[in-house]
Amino acid sequence: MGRSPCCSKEGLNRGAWTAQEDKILCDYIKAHGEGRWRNLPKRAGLKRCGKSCRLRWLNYLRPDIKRGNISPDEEELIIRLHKLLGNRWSLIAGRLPGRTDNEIKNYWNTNLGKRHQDHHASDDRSTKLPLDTAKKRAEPVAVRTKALKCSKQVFLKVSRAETPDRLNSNQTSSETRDHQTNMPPGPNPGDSNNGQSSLTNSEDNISADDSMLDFNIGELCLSDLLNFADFSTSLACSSDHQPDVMLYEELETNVGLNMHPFASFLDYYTGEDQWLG
DNA sequence: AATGACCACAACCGCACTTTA
DNA sequence: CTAAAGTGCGGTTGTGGTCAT
Repeated sequence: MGRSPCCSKEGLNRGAWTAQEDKILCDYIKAHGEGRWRNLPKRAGLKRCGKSCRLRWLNYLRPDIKRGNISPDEEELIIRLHKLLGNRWSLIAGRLPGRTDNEIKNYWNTNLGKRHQDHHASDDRSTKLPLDTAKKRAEPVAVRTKALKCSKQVFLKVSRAETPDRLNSNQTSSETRDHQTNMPPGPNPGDSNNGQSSLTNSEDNISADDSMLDFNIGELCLSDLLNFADFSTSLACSSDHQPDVMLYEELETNVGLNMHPFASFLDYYTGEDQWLG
């Protein structure tokens, strides 16, 4: 079956965009908004692939794009986030207002990545590690080949010892449900009552590992994360970044979290005072 | 001045995931 | 439920600028 290409490449312009093309694209998006990229070129009168239009807009023409050099603060945050997230550029970019994933990726590849490799190489030389070991160490542990996306779904995690009572009451393990209506009565973010959480539900007397976990990814309680994975310990060890990664791995593995619902954690992790822009 | 190496970054490409009909 | 369309992501390539020789 396969899928049709995003556009027929015949008769389309490629390469650098001209000022006129930029203007046409900007005018069209101002008038009609973003989206429908495939049809956009035809409607706007551009001889470009829809993908190309999207990329041009997102990485260059958007009014909120921040131009100019990456500041030291931004650089530090990029390094920190890269340690935690690996090559998930869009997520990293999401923490740097006005910066695009492409820009950060390029910056990393041309500056930071090289610098870090050198740094690790020198570290490893000093400890006389074999070259292949040194290479492995230089690679971020948390890298995933593709960013996991998370729609507004509930994560159901049922361990090998499923809890039939709870499962049978409403649904099977493979079902999803409206998390808004099934949110356990856990604390709200910022709620001082952090003792009870959906992750360590003492009321049901079941461990996090054996419980069915459902929570609103948009309203994920930091307290739950803190309770679940000894967050304070991790922070205490922050001079060595390995615990950061381990914490993430633990959350992802045991809680079923991936990076989008992890935003709250990142907010906390990067610190409000480090927000830029 | 010519040219080759290197660098920065815009743009492209293929794939995966989500949404829609 | 499924196929196709739409979209987003990360890796890679192409190209123009700069610098050293």
